[in-house]
Amino acid sequence: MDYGSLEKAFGLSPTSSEVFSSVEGGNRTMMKQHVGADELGGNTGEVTATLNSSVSSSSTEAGCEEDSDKSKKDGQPKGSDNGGESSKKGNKAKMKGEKKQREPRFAFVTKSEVDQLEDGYRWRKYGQKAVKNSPYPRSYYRCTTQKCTVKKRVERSFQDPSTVITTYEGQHNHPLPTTLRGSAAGLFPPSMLTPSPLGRPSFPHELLMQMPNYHHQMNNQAPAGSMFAENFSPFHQYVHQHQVPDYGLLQDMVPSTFLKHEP
DNA sequence: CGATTTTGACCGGCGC
DNA sequence: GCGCCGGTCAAAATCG
Repeated sequence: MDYGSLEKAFGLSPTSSEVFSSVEGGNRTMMKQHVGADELGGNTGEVTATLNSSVSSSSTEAGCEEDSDKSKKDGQPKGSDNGGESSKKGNKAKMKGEKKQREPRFAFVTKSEVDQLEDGYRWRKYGQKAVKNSPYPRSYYRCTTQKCTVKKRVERSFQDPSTVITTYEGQHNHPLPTTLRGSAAGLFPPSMLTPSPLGRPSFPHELLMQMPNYHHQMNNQAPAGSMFAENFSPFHQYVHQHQVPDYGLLQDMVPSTFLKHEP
């Protein structure tokens, strides 16, 4: 896996820098915007995009209790295997001067009953872990397209089981799978069917494409002033370069102004 | 039968 | 240094 290319494609790319230029790396900024799904008739509901840049918090709190199902955990002593182990993984030699890859991540809070959001891309699940402060597990997916290292994790909010938090990491550098063009991709405007040849990442678009509910939004009409309009300026604030803090926190940080739309 | 999911183990970072 | 924890691997199981 060459994450290096990803890093270049993202955090280091001039274009993306532009996109992220408004992201400060000191304090956490996060915004959230709701889409009136009601008018869309979408039962899936609304999509909320959240983002913050660099967070320093560590404890989640929220008064949640642990579930009791973390019985497994990884501390499991493997025991008797057949003899030939030790060859599993273990070689990850790759960091030269840099530390690990810190790609930008995009966290979205989506109201949906299904975890697997149809975003036009094909994903392969490569892991699942129990979340610390949530009874719901977090699933890890990777884009199945070769040479595409985009990953995403999906987890359900333990406070709102109807809410799914999806975090995308990286950006697709290939068009949507033709197999899905007929179905999911058909919902996109033609101009959006071609993400970006490469080197010209348009995050906002890409991100929008990831959200199934956005499709409707885009199909109908983008409310002026919203992040769906021509200018994605607000998007800058949805992007953060470092890491997503606790998701619970994310929701907590949402200014009430953005939430008042809730019934 | 190939592609994908499931699931336990392993790894590396971080806090204590 | 140890244990917790998030993330990933990979073999086995399952699906289409």
